[in-house]
Amino acid sequence: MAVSHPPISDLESHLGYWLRRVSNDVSASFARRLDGEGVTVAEWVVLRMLQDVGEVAPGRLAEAMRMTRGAISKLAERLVAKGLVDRLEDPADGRGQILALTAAGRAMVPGLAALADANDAAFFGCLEPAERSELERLLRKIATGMTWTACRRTSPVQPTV
Amino acid sequence: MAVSHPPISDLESHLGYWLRRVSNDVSASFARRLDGEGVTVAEWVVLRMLQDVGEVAPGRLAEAMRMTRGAISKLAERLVAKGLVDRLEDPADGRGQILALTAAGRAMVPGLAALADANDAAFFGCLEPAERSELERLLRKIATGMTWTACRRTSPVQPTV
DNA sequence: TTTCGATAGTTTCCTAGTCAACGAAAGGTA
DNA sequence: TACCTTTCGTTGACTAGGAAACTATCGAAA
Repeated sequence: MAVSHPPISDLESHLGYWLRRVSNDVSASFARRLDGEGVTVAEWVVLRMLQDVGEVAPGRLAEAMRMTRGAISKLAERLVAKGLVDRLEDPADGRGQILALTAAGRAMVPGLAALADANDAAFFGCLEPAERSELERLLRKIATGMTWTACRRTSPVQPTV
Repeated sequence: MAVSHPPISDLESHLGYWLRRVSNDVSASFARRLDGEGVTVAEWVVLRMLQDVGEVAPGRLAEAMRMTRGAISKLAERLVAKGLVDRLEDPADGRGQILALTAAGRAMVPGLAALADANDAAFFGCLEPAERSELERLLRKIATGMTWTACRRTSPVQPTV
């Protein structure tokens, strides 16, 4: 051919492809397990985070879950409607709110955590313990790299050259 | 307390949590890069697969991409509307269709692949080459485990006991 | 040859998230 | 004190995918 260009990379040569592929399947399976308890994956994450911290502002939750404030607002509304979360006014800031678990929400967490454990086991049970540790270390390293980069708000994520 | 139960597993102890966390960020970044070219991540995957195989039936595409036939139908419709994919009748089966790239679609693939390369580099550049290989090996192993399990259509994915 | 179950793709409704605009409250500056 | 920018959360429009029902076609069996 008259014009040459670098070979087009394979779909399967992209780590992003494999990550999405595996994550989608793991999450879809987890979503099906949770569906039986009437919560979504994102709702589970909120419940579990609230179990740890007691109460949180929606804005902080949005940061922690890397979602928009609009999404968190709707998510919180659904959890309130399900009676799993309480929405309180922030006494220190009239604009703000405080989210906390209800007794019903708190009671659900152990069972949902067991579903997460089982789902993890179903997908990662094919890995040796050392492989699991290594996968977690690599994912944390990537996540940390993203967090660190994101901390430098003055510049967007850029390709390493 | 009067009633004891096993400790509730940490959110961060679940590999599924880390996978979703990292995958969402990688995909969201990739989606933003692709947005400049007017295609979504899923559309890119279709274009790239068609580059390899030439033509494919929507049903096969649904299997390969682990999406429903309804989603593929809409996805194909969008790509046809964008002039990137042609939809032909299957001469061997009146029900079926054949999807193939248009010249415009084929021309876009190298540039989109370069965006995928750059996105991968941005997120996985913090990994040593050996770590990248290991991550890919682990993800493929998990994906293969899922594929194998999925092949046994007679039984759903179950937790390993 | 006819009938019926299976297959292929479409379409409608629903869900969940993003985006952007909005209103209310807070804080800093003139 | 007043004004303006920033912050907090909400809401409507939109997107993309899943679920389920639908239509058209195919193939096997009676």
